[in-house]
Amino acid sequence: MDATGGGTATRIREAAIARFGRDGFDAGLRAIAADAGVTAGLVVHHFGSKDGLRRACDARVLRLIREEKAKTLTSGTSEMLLTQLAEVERFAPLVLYLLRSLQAGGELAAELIVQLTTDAEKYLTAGEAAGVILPSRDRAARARYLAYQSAGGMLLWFTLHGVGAPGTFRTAFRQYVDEVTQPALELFAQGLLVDRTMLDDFLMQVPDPPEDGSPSAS
Amino acid sequence: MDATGGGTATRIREAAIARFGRDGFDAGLRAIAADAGVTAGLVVHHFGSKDGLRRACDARVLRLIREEKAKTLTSGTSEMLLTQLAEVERFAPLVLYLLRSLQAGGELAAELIVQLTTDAEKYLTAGEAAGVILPSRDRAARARYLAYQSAGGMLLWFTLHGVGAPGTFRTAFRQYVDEVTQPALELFAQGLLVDRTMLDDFLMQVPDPPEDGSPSAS
DNA sequence: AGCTACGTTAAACAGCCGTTCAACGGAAGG
DNA sequence: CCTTCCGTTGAACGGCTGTTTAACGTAGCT
Repeated sequence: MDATGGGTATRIREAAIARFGRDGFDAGLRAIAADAGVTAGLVVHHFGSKDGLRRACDARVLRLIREEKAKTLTSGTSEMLLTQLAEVERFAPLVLYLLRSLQAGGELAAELIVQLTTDAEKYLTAGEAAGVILPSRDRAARARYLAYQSAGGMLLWFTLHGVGAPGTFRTAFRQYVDEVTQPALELFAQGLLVDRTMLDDFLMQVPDPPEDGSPSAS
Repeated sequence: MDATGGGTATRIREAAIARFGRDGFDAGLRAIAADAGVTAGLVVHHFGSKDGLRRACDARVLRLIREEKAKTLTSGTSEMLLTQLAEVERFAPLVLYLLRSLQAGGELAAELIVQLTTDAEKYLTAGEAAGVILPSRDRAARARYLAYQSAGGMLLWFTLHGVGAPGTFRTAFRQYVDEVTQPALELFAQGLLVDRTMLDDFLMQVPDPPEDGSPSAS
């Protein structure tokens, strides 16, 4: 029932994820139904409404993310990242769906950013403990900043480069990584400014550094 | 003819910019027409089609940007930035329209990113010449990276915080700046990593540094 | 005055949308 | 065998979309 090959409802949901990822959430029910080889009426019969279908897709994608993340955590640590990057096209429909979600906003997008922020904060903590990452005055704010910037930059890049057509994803993703890696590493390794005067000036204006683990914003 | 108070077509265009900014480009012609106090037929009579109206809005917004940018360049340099930030709500409809353009893609969005990238590169060049910014191995790539990250991060933040309702803009913008400034300054001033091993490892794998002024990507 | 041109409206049109309904087919259970 | 249920279909409905068309009024020109 839960296997990949399974029932008609599963096939419809999978087709919806792919179609939503390609065309955005304005895609029609009839197009999705045609992709799944069924009729529009059957879709709403199984999922109640288009919004129900959307929520089912969101739940499915969120579940896949959690499963894949758990799989990554239990298995390798560093080299796994490269192999996962290599088989990124296997996750192309999922990533496209996620990008559309970020583009449209909504609960799944918010949850994704929360997860990205949480993960980033973990990595920052581990990196500081290992002595490879400089500590921040507000680790939570830094994690949130990094999550928004990286996800938003990728979203904007894919939006402007008109991603969506099948088969384009792997090439586009590779190009994006190629364009971004060096400037990002440069910025992370040496910063941008030669001294700290701008930062210190700002810190003089904002006199309260956060002290304990309380979050710095909602 | 070009003044703000002017003709009906101008009023329709202005209403369209505001409505597109609030509701996105899926907003109906009748809603725009009602905002302008006219009928839907008149809109298409003046602009040919909805796409014509959209193009007119794009052109108008682009013209406003160029005018405002020229005004900023000819007048003050640094303190002007703060006063301009203070009266940001005067440009709220324009910025909302721009965010919707970035969200949807298209020519205006691409042009905007090009302008941001070009400006960033100028600032980087000036900063390097003044000795306050560390030079990059690929200044164009760095400028493009910064443009995508900053614009994309802001776009994503506003998308997830459901901006669009009138009057919300100033508060939301202020909150975004407050959240982003410190982590960004920290990152720009000190970077993220304690040493350059990751950067050097990457530079070893990619043996060709760009040499002259030729762009590093299309 | 008559004519023309233009801004403007209201109504109608075709098309797509999500959703509803009645009916059909086949399999399962009594 | 008959019945009951469930997956599935095709057609229909109301509503919204962008666009077209005919008509109306008015201003300006001859």
